[in-house]
Amino acid sequence: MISSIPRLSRAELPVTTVELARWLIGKTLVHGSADGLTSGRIVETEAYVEGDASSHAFRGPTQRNRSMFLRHGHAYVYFIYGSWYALNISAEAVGVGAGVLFRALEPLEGVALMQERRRTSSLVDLCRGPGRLATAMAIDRQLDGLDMCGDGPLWLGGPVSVVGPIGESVRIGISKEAHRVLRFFERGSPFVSGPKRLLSQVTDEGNKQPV
DNA sequence: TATGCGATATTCT
DNA sequence: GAATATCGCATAG
Repeated sequence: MISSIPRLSRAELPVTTVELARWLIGKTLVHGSADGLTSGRIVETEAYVEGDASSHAFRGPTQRNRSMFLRHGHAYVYFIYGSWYALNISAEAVGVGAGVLFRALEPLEGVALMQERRRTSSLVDLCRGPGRLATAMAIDRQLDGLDMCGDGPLWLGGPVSVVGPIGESVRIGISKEAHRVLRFFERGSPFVSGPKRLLSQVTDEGNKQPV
């Protein structure tokens, strides 16, 4: 299966972490794996900026986090809570440790395959949360360090529909610098994770259009 | 609907 | 040895 979604080039990505996190909402994530192609529309992200104590990159490069220090547009995949993978994209210049965590997708292509991998028939819970997203898209450490702006199997695609207003909130599941407003999501999307009390703020009316 | 908690293994201290 | 950028189930309201 070949995706009809066009690849985004590195030149199109904003080069600051926060701008990238906001800009990614409404774009797409595509993975062509051995057992099939899956894709989804990005509806929720979090920014992990330079100097942020909650970022894995805070204490400098290590074996695990080194992909965060690559030029913007590279995948950082890590294993967490003994069970899950999570996908980030490096966000700044070489040597700067920063990234954007992909938290939720609206499933587009390869829905049946994602349902099989997640062992659920639900559509809204398929990619709702970073661990679920990685499971549904078959993302693991093999993809760590991959250039998502090259011609590899994991890449960013352009928007497939109009982006709704973008909301913002504090990030989920962290204890350090927990007050910082660095989470972005498409307001009103049923595919966004997290508690409902975090869904109220709007920062950008964006390209709002009648539905 | 909302909150609480155990499972799980890798990473860093 | 402690902490963890989570999930899914259990229980209470």
